[in-house]
Amino acid sequence: MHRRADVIAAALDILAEVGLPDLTMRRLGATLGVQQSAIYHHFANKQLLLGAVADEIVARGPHSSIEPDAPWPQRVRLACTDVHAAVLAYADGADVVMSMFAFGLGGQAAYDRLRSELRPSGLDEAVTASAARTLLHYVYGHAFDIQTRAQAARVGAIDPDSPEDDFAIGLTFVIDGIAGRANALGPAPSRE
Amino acid sequence: MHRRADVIAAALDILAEVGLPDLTMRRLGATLGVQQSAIYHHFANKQLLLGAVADEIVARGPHSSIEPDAPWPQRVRLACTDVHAAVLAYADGADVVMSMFAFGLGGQAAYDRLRSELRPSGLDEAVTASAARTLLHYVYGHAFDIQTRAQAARVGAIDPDSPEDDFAIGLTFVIDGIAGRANALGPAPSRE
DNA sequence: ACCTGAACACCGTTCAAGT
DNA sequence: ACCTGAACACCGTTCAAGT
Repeated sequence: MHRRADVIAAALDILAEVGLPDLTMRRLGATLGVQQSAIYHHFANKQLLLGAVADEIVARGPHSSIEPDAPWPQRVRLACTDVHAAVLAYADGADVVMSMFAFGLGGQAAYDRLRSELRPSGLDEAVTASAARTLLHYVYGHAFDIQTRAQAARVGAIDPDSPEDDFAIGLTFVIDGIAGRANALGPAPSRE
Repeated sequence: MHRRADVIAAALDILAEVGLPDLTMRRLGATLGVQQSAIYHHFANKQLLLGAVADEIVARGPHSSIEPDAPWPQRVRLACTDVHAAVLAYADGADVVMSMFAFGLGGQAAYDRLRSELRPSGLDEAVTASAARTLLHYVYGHAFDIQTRAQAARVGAIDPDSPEDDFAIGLTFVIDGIAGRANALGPAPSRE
């Protein structure tokens, strides 16, 4: 009857409508029309299910394309805004993707794309990996902040208060810092 | 008998010994020698307790001093390594502090210190605030990653794999990006 | 292979009642 | 002011048993 993909889709529906605290095995079973225990036939535990959900959130997000000869900082920026938009599309999406990535259970696609886009920078592989993780930490951290603040505002604990271009400003800081180091050791015009 | 500070201290003990999932009201009550329900006389709910715990984690962390005439990027870097060390000192410290900061319930001290250290950059207030948040997102995101990976490694789900100087590399990217923008509009020698 | 039904060992929170 | 004792409405997970 049901396949793994059905369970993941139902989980995303719940996430979109309510949020992570309401994504319970009981509610998931009710959405699928089965007992809660039936889900354990498809996923050994909830954590592994959330890992698959994290992958799907990133996969369903935008994958903007750009001229192949565009400078790499511009391509990196596009990759970051894509991931940012992807996790913002579902309530607590940043929480799920960030946690699962750190646990090694999902969100690997975003990390791989960033490393790939950073390759033309000329930075060695170890520094490139650090740069990709720095970008991810910022993107996830910013999205988590937005989503948590929205939830806090809904409970009336806080005023949202975050400016419109906040994400873009911070992203420019990080990318400029990476580009600055890349320019310091080779030719790769990115600004000016 | 017990005061608010006793409850917070007991919560930090539990965090240091085990971790956030074991920081239950029942265990907290047992540590304090009271019923779980007694804690609700000091904190209206668990979330407000965690907010106070987050403040205490930051307060107990290092507060490194430096020559007052040191360049501001150096002072900002020190503030970041202080906060990083503070949250790493307790299991799931990054998770608690990050969540409570986003919810507006704690960790305000770190944000205020960063904004203060960034003032000499000459950036206007809105950009300075964005810069401070960018740094916090990176610091918390990185620490969260480390602590979650450590937990995953304990369960045997992943290899730790993160290089030693990873935090320093990413921090340089972010600070250089901020300094680059500051230098573009006024005199403030930070590098070279 | 896929699911049911019932249980187990937990949670956070509430509340009358005590001192 | 501070705490007890007991309950309420939940959790994730397991497991024998069905088809």
